[in-house]
Amino acid sequence: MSNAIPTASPSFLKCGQCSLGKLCLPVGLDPKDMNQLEDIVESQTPYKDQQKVYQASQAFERIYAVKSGMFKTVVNSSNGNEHIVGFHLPGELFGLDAIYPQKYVSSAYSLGTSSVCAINYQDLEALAGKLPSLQKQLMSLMSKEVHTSNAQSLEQTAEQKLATFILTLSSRYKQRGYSDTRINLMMPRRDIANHLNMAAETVSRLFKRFQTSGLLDIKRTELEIIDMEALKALAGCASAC
Amino acid sequence: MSNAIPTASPSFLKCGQCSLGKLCLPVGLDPKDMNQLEDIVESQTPYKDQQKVYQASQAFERIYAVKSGMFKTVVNSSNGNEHIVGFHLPGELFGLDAIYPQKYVSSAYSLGTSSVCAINYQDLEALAGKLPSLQKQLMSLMSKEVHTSNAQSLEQTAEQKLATFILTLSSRYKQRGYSDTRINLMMPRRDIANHLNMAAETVSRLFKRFQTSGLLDIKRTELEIIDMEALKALAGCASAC
DNA sequence: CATGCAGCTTGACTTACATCAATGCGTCTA
DNA sequence: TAGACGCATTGATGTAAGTCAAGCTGCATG
Repeated sequence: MSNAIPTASPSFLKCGQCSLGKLCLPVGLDPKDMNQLEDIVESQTPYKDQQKVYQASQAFERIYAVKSGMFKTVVNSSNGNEHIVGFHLPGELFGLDAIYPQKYVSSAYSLGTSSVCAINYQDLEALAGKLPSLQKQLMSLMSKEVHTSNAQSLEQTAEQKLATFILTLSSRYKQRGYSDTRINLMMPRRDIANHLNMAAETVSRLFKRFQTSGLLDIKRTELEIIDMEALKALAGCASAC
Repeated sequence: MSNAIPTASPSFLKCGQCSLGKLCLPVGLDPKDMNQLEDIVESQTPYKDQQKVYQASQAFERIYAVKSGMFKTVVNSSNGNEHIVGFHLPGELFGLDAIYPQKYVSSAYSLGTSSVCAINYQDLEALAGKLPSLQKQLMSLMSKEVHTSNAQSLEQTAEQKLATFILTLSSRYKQRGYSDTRINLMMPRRDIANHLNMAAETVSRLFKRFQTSGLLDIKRTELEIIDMEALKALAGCASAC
């Protein structure tokens, strides 16, 4: 619990006051331009656990920035099963993959009680045209997204994939000012397994093995990394070297 | 050979004249603004087979648009082996994942004799700030990239992955005005296998199986799709339904 | 407090695919 | 036109991880 991402935060804080400003869209934005961004950002009431933000195939209108908690985006693959494309932490954007097709290609759900800022994309595009640093940051975040997605398709054993997943979460938490060793996973084993393309049983067995070899300590969704270096070695340092 | 992507094309054609304009950056661009884009696009002499365009870790300067032939982008994973992130066809951009880190994260190589347009990213960013439709198209292409990358991480059998790969190529060729049934793969089995995270032997066995069951006909890199519908069914329609 | 239920763990068994190894085929060079 | 080299094919074998099935744990609900 010590490191739990706050599940409710000062909800209607403006960008200029938001502590996520240094990770989110406002990066590099001149304070005098901040209010223009604030004007198009729509603060919403928090979402309940598993509540849907948007639905695949729905017309694209807004992108979302996580304010607190965590969200997951899920695609329906053709054979009927779902695949979790990503988990999104505070300061991260989601819904960007909808820009090209102009409709959402994934559905987004809250994990626990979580909140977002919603931003009308047309407005954002218009504003980015006026504010070069906003345009720059938007492109930068999109590029990061491409890179993250590409990194996922690397050939790895289940062990490496899980170790990498934990380390990636850890470093993202750290960036956000939370502990990088005590992490609340927020999601069930099934979701981790689904995201990493493995069976939930495999995740369970691997966590056991990691725990037995003294790499970490886990109880339900409460995870503590004990031996970060060993974990990095295991991951092949793919993420956080 | 009938459908070979031209390995050499009118090399120093300007954007306004280039037949790829309807897929590439100029989409939606007002003809009167075209010359501004043309001014920052640098036409280069063609690359020879396997010639390097840029190298991972090199400082990011330019993004590239394929003019003719094909390019592959390759990342060096931590354990020393390489992974082919993507193959790029005419009208597609590559190097976009370098925007965020400001250095190339992959290396790019030509497959066969191929050519590109190089575009200084700073100039492009500046121009996009002035031309809303260019900005829009740039974001759109980035979004498409995110989506493509995400689609790759779906849980699939080797059979589904290979079928999907062929269908994706087919539909991309079709978009470009080439046959969608007669395709020159350009790359060896090893590269296909690497890209799809499987052994080259598996690719070989699968091609054999596809051929035996009358789905396609393949001889080295010359591929003909015989039963498109069956192939789509096999792929689970993940790509081109 | 008992009951249920969802999520997690653990074990036994199966399988898809990788790996290893040998052979075949095409193209380039001398 | 012989040799060699790179790439593709084919077969035999091994293994990581999936599937199936049973039991466990702990939170929620009446």
